[in-house]
This record gives sequence, structure tokens and C-alpha cells, in this order.
Amino acid sequence: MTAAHFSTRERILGAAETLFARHGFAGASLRQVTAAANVNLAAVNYHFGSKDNLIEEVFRRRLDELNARRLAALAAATAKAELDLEDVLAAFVRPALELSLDQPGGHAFMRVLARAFAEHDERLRKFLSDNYGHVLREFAVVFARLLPLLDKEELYWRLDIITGALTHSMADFGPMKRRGSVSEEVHRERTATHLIRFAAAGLRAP
Amino acid sequence: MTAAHFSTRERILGAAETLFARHGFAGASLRQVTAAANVNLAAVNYHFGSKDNLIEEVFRRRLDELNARRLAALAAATAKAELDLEDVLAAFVRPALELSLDQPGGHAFMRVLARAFAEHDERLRKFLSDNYGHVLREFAVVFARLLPLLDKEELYWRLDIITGALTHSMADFGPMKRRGSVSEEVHRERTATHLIRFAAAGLRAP
DNA sequence: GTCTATATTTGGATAGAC
DNA sequence: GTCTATCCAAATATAGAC
Repeated sequence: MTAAHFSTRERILGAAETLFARHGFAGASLRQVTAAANVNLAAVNYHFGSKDNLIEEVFRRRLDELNARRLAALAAATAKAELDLEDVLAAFVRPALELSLDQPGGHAFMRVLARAFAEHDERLRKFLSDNYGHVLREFAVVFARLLPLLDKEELYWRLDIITGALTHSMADFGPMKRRGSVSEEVHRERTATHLIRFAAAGLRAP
Repeated sequence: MTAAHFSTRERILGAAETLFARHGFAGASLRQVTAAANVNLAAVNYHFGSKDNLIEEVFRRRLDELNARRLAALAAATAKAELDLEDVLAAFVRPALELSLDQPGGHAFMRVLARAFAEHDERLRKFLSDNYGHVLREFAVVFARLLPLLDKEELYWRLDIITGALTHSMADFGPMKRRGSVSEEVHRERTATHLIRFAAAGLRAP
């Protein structure tokens, strides 16, 4: 069950994720990463070529699956007879919460993702937008259908706040203490409900 | 009206603010800062002692006044006959928006502040919490009075989302295009209204 | 694929002249 | 207060043996 069971490549990705979450992309050095991963310093360049490539791989490893789940949930929500705002928000929130609370390292990754929102680095923004921008755009289309009274500018503006707020919140859930008697699953369910209700209220406001 | 009219110290602070906003605290080097400020590299250590101290000064320079304005507005809101949620939110939002939209460099500072939310650096968090935590606590007390139906845990949780969302949003306003015919003042007023309405909806949700 | 050793650059900080 | 010059540590990256 220890990290030693994973390949060098995987260990590097895991350690990078943790350290990027804690210290940022510029703040975490490859020496820290390789030391934490218990691999040789040169292994990063062998497996990834450069620090920038390593950063992109940290995103790719999680985002491919996260986005697939979000889009699948969105498709399910739009396939229902009655299109429901809460369902669409759940399609955005639930897969991320499951990642954050259930997957090892998932919580660290949500913090990395929250950092990406604050980061204005040209290269990183382009990488994320090129590879994953279509997901946010698909959600935006459905939100536009659900909220026909909001003009486009106002809608995008609210979605920006919402995605930022949700990402920020989900990034801080790991450390969030739950009442002792509550199981992980109940805790996640409550959290999802709160977030969705909160976001829905913000979107529906006149 | 150029930077040359400011003291070396002020020029360093201004350049640091801009570069920290763009590249983060670890990502912006003192060499970049001093080059942008058109001062000698050694000036940073002479005036501030260290990079960490410079970072703290960047916060102090703006936060002292921002917090004073927020507390004054909060005091005014609580002094009124009828305590109103929108007034309290306005006390939090308006001073920050004025800083972001009216003060030179204010927008960069709001992005620095947004970064501080994503940053989990021990030293920085302690500095901000020690020096400015009391402001958020005072606001929390008033919100608790306004929303007696929310239990404490739920309230703090929502306030965390709200402050994160508001800070994140306000940090992205500078670049936000306003319709050509709208004046700065009208634009700011609309922005404030949107943010406050949005936050109020999230706080009032059952 | 993994290691040691090292090249090369960059960063924070300081000494000491002016 | 400001400058030049420099120290030293740390960082990314690569070369080459195994």
C-alpha cells in the first residue's frame, strides 16, 4: 500500500501534485518533488522532459477523467424530460467532490486546480483552455437554455463567479472537519447539496 | 505623472504588486521587480530587508486603508435603524471595488489578494490572519445576527465561499470590458449591485 | 530506466565604495 | 540612499556510465 508499489512516473506525479498544491508551481522545486517521490532528480527530465511538461501532466492525469464524468453527468441531466438547474449544477459539482473526497490525492489536485484559477500564466492558461475549455462551454450552453432571462454577458459573468467559488470551496473540503458521527458519504452528500443550493441561488437571482 | 515622481520605495512596491499579481510571489524575482521599478537590485534589501518583508509591505500598504474603509462602512450599516444584509455586503464589497477600479495599481492588488487566498504558505497566512483577521471576524458577527437560522458551522462555510468568490471576481474586473457608453462610475455601481445581489442570494438560501 | 556528476542559469542577499 | 561587484545557495537541465 506504500508509494513504492507505483512506478517512478506515477510517484513523481503524485509528489508533484501534493507539492504544487502546497507551494505553487514556481514555489515547488523539482528537487523537493523528486525527494518526496523517492526518485532520482534526473528522473523528472527523463520521464517528462521539463518542469512545464510535468505540470501539464499533473493536470491531464486527473482532468481527462474528471471532465469525462462531468460531461456524462451533463448528458444525463439534459436527457431527462424536465431540464433542471440543480441537476446541471450537480453534474459539475459531484464528479469533482468525488474526486476530492474519494480518490487518494484528489484533494491535493482540487487545490492545484484552484491555483490554476488564480494563476495568470500564459502557457498554463492556453494549455487548459485548449484542452478543457470545451467542457465549460458545453455547460454554458445548457445554463443559457435554463436561464433565458439573463443576457449573455451577465450569464458568463455569473458562471465565472460560480466556477471560481465552487473550485475554491471544493479545494478546502479535505481539511474541513465533519461531525464525528457522520460518514464520509453522508458528509459528501451534504456538501454537494450545500454547494448546489448556494450556486443555484446565485444563478437564479434576478 | 510617471513613476519617476515616486520615491524608490514606492516604485519598488508598485512594481512588486504588479509582478506578484502576474507571476505569484515565488514566480516573480527581485531582479524582475527592481528592473520594472527602475531601481538598483540592492535597493530592495536596503528598504525592506528581505523578499518576505517586501511581500508583507505590499499587503500592508493597501490593506490598512481597505480594512479601515470596510470597518467604517460596517459601522455605518449597523448604526442604521434597520440592519440590512445588502448594506453589510456592500460594506465588504464597495471599498474593494473602489480600490480595484479607481486607485492606480488597485486592480493588481486585488489579484494579489486573490492569490493570497489560494496560497497556503504558513508565514503569509499567519501574517494576514494576525494583522487583518479581526475584520473578517467582525463581519462574521454581524452576519450571524442577520442570519440567526443558520448554525455557526454553515454560516462560516458560506462566508468562506462568499469571500473567496467576491475576491476572485473583483480581481478579474479590471480587464472586464464594459459597454462603450457606460461610464466608470455606472459600471462600478452595476458591478457592486450584481455582486451584492449574488452574495445575498447565496447567504439567504435555506 | 536509473544513477552520479556536472554544466549552466538564476535567485536572494551582502560588502564596501561613493 | 544608491551603485558596482560579488558571494553563495538553489534551481533546471543534461551528459554519460551502468
